[in-house]
Amino acid sequence: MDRERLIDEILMLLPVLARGLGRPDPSEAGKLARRGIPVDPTLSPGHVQVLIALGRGPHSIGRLAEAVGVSPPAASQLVDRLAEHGMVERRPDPTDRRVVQVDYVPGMQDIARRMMEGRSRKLREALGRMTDDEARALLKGLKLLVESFEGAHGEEKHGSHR
Amino acid sequence: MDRERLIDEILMLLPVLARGLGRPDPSEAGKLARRGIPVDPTLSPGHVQVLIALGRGPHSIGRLAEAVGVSPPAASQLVDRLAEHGMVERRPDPTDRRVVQVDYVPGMQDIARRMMEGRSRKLREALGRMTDDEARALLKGLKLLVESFEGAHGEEKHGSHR
DNA sequence: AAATTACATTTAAGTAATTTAAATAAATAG
DNA sequence: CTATTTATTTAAATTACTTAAATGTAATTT
Repeated sequence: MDRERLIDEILMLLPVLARGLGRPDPSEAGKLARRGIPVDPTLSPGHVQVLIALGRGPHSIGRLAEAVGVSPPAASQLVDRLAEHGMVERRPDPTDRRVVQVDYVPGMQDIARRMMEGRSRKLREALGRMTDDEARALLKGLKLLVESFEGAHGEEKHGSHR
Repeated sequence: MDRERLIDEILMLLPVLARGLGRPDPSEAGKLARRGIPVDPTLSPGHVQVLIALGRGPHSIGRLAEAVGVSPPAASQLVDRLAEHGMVERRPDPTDRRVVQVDYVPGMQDIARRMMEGRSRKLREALGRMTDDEARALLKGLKLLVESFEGAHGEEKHGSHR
């Protein structure tokens, strides 16, 4: 298949995927509801990212913002919501009192993991239809894509045309 | 690398990518401005998708909504904006007067293509660092992902979606 | 040690995208 | 001809995100 054709297809596919990921499905909320956690407000992709990031240990708001790819205020708001629902908590950093460390509420790590099980399952399912090489190539491609599209946004100046 | 690890990484990566795609860069607007088309409002990923979709021929609002992955009202609004800017136009369907066909304004196809050149360039750049096999695997993976995540959304309550 | 500067987080305000529900108009079925 | 279904649009409301300004703490300078 022609490279240009590939580019066209991917260009069309990416936003579709982006939208699909943007809508957490009800089954995720259901998992929480069964544990008495109110879930009226929906769970945005940002919230999901925070939960994933915390799987690698506690994060400060700043590091969380960086990991998620949003501004610090946005990260703070994401944590607000998750905290309201009793999923994460803020803890003061003993070494620097400006800093707030965010972590799962004790016992929540497991629940958070399960809550994302729906997403993981879909992904696992998709990967199940690919060979190891293809799966690796997918990850590589996604990383390159992120790199290309992220790095290019602040840069606009060189022609100084506009 | 472990599959589970891959899943985690991709789960974290996808929303980052989604955000990156969400912000059209200013150079695209510049291309239009030079042709006297006012571009004060920014061009969202949805608009870009519409322009790409029209590359495959005229679409009704409904088909456009489906292609882009949004509700029909949203598609209608996307077309509103693109039409205001003189890039696309609505045309009555001779065979069914409820239907509106959307197409490029004559001569605009070329410009639309060029306008997305920035995006294509980034993508081409990323693909440039991959082998043919890897690139193909990326497309395959993206398609599978879209399929998994799209099909699964109405599914929670039995059937009866939209 | 006091004052200034830098930093992490939060609060506040505003913008843009997208959804659901209701309205309009045309086609089709009985 | 009337009733129902389908395509699109209008309207209202929700949500996520951004920048700018405020607060409290740390580091640095004098």
